[in-house]
Amino acid sequence: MYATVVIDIPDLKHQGFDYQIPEPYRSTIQVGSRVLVPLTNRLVQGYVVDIHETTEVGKIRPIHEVLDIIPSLSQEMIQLGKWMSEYYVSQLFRTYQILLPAALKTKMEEYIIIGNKELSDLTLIEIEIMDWIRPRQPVSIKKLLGSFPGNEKIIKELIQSGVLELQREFKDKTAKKKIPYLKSRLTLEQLLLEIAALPKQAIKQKMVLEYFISREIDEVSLSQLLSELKITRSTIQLLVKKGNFTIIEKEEYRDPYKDRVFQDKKITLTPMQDQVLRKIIDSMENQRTVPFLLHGITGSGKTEIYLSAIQHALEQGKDSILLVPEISLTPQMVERFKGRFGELVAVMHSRMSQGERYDEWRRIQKGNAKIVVGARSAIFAPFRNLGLIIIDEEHESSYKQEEHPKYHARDIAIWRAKYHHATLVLGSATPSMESYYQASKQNYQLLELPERVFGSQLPTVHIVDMREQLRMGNRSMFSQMLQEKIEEKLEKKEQIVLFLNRRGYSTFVMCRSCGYVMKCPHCDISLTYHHSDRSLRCHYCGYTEHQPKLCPECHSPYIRYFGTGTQKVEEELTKRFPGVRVIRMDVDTTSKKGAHERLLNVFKNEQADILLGTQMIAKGLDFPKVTLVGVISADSLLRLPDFRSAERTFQLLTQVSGRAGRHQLPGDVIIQTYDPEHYSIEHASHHDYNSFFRKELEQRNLLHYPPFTRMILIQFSHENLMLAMKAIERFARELKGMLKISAEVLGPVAAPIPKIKDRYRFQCVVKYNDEYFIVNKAIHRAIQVVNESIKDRKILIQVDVDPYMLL
DNA sequence: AGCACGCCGACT
DNA sequence: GTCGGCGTGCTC
Repeated sequence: MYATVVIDIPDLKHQGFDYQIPEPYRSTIQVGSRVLVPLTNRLVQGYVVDIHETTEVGKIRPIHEVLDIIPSLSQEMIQLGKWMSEYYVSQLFRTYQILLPAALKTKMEEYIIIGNKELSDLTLIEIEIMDWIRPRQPVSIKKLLGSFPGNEKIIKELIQSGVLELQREFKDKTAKKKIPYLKSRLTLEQLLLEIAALPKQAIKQKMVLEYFISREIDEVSLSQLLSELKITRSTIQLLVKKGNFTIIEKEEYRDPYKDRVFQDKKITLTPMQDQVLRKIIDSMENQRTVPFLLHGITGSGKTEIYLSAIQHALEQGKDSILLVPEISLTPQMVERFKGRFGELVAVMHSRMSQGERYDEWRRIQKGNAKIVVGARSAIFAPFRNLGLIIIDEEHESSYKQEEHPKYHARDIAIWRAKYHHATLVLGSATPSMESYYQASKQNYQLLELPERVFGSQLPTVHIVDMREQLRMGNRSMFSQMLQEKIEEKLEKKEQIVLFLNRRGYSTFVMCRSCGYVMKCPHCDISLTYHHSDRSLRCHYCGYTEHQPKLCPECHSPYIRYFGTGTQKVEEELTKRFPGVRVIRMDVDTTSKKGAHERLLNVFKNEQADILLGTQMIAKGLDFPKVTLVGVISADSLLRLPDFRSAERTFQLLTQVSGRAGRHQLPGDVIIQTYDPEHYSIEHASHHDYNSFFRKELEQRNLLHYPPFTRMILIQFSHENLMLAMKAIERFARELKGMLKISAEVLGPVAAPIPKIKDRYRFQCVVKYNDEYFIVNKAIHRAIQVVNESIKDRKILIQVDVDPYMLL
């Protein structure tokens, strides 16, 4: 018997190697099992994708170990991985890895022990190394090298000669948390008899037996028993000694929401919500697979519909996935679902530990959880009987993975929904152009919720023309109106949210004498000034240098800071409104674990007046006291050289506006811009999605952009500029030759940021109308040609199907 | 990726 | 003459 095993070989075409299955493993191994297999002189992890009786491979080696009793990858996941790897042009192994929780990646640990060979003529340094190791062995190779820097070669030789021995071990990170339980072997009647037989003074033992009887249980966690009955282990020891009880180890799932109390609020749907729900339920019952696009304005009560639809799936005995953007996966959000469905809900997001995520994954795999609420990767939840997939805020960019394989959760959802005949619901207040276009072509069924549930008014949106402000002599970042409104709200003790999508202090730093702009030495991008530590930082690679006193070019002391970032706004606010309490939220203030929630809580408890932040504050926040939302500069979004910038501006402005006046208090929204007539700002101010959609669709059609034309972005990078150029030129030539009629190949050109982290970047864009598989095949082929003709392993090729941005 | 094999320069 | 540089190719 032989198994085809997919392993980590940096070859796009690698589909697995054949290994012989040793006798003892033949009954346990299955397609989807993780295995350890030999590869030249080491062991590597792999995934079994096929099992067969014969093989054509001459040199067959045996599988070293089967790591799973239950295969990690289901038949569905094996197929999904294959499809993804081809579709997204990514290594098969990497694709399988992202389908599984990170804890299942076995990591090889290497350590050193003293070997069984002895040499008499050791050099001084060798003796020193041996003496260092002897009391510490086994010692990790990293630690050893760290203690003897520069002696890599000597250590390698000692290993080669056998004086030292290199040991390798695979460490699973799946260590399950075990807790002791006391288990009874007796029936209820036997327990009663046992009580009668106990000597009078055995009060504690009697209590334990009664505990089992009164609860009609046969096992209980030891710690619970000890604390509830106020007894000690000695009582337990006596019971165990008599043979009727045993201590067993039981797996405990780490429940991150263990100590929270959740409320189950009764849901009554409005007639409109109910109508939408009926359609979804009807589709579920008839296993129809046309996806729904649920277009519901903010506050229209989409979540209630999700809850009810999931309830229905549950009643049908089916599993559900609810995807939400990472950022809106807040405790309040989780609470609602936990409150409604309790233990049946598994939660998955990036702030959980590897162990926690693995536990949730296993609860799903074992069928103990029927619902998953999670961010992007939760789309891979190992359900076997999916009935419903919901993607909330489907337009969000966070559903696109930016590392290989660069998948979109929406694509995966469509694939899985087809596989399971499950119903797919895409929900949004501002649907993506792609999805709304699909709905307009009847490929998706459109459902609409045009009204707010509580009938609360949408806020009044004021557009402020900043050019006019400038003409009036106002050169500050706050327009007169914004300033007045802030004062007004501060006086009324209401709260304010200010939005700016630039962190740092100023966006670029220039010498006024010679015009030199401070740039990152590793990336072709200007550095941002951070006032807190007076540093210049690169937002792409993290490079940091101290604020220069003199221009590095001409040594002039006249250095100016241009542009506005969140730090500068914060400074201005405290200057202009003395005593104001400002919370700044951006990558710089929320990088620490829990900081995000902590800051929001401060604002929620009204210990601050103004919440100032970047994108991250735009979503899902709901504070009743917020009555003013200000967008400092809508232009910074609009001016990005990207085909989606208008769409993103509209979505963001709509979303930000939704933050104001969600409850009784009426809300104001102020949008500051130098381009007040722009259609995305205009339509957002009137909460008019349909007009925006029509206008933007026209533009996209005109310029041959999605959703009419589909695109693929291919980037090559290399530390050597000439080599990178040569490679992509070869690639483009090959591709153009193959795709003369079915697609248009643009470029190659330097990438919008031509150098990141010391690598030169070039790109091609392929535009086509349909028949992706032809384009896909051509790309695979062209990459192969480049790899065969230019043999340089450091060429990095990245393929992005349906890129979110062209940057 | 990791590793071996193998063909060229600079050293004991 | 050998040691070791890293270019090339393979791993079931």
